[in-house]
Amino acid sequence: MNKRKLSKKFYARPCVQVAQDLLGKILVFRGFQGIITETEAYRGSDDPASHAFKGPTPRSAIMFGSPGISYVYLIYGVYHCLNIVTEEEGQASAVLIRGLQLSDRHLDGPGKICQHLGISKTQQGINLITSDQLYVTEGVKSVHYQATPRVGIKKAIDKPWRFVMQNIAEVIF
DNA sequence: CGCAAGATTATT
DNA sequence: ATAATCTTGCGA
Repeated sequence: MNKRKLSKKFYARPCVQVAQDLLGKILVFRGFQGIITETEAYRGSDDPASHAFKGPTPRSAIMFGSPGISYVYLIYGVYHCLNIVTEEEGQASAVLIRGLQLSDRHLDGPGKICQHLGISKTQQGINLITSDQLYVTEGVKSVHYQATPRVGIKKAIDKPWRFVMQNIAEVIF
């Protein structure tokens, strides 16, 4: 298994592409390690569901920044969600990590992932290309996935930018 | 400054 | 279906 961290080039591509390619990759955080099984893409320019749609704000500014940086936000005052910034600097976009297959359990949902791994605003702005605390490495080679509309949003529900890995069972051995 | 909405989840 | 819970962003 390759331990090399994914490069800046990997993240500096269209968010929909990165979201798809992130499936089957290994997310590492402080000793936790799991296969990414579900993602969603959010694009600033033409995606009303994105935090960055109306231009940069104190919260969304990070989505306009350098790719490969973590973006963590608190949703409903209750749960944290982990995103990775994508595309070139100036083009707002990010990928939400929604599913993670650990060695002993499957974490289904962005809130559960952050809750279980202990990710909060403290992990905001981490550079996944250089950090030894939080990063992503190569993982499963042949990934089958399905595209569906994103969940939990009321705008742009027509965009099929949620991606779910289908062949998890074949791979968790 | 006030207030409504929100990329969720567990519970009823 | 709804509560929990609080930050953010917009309008006044």
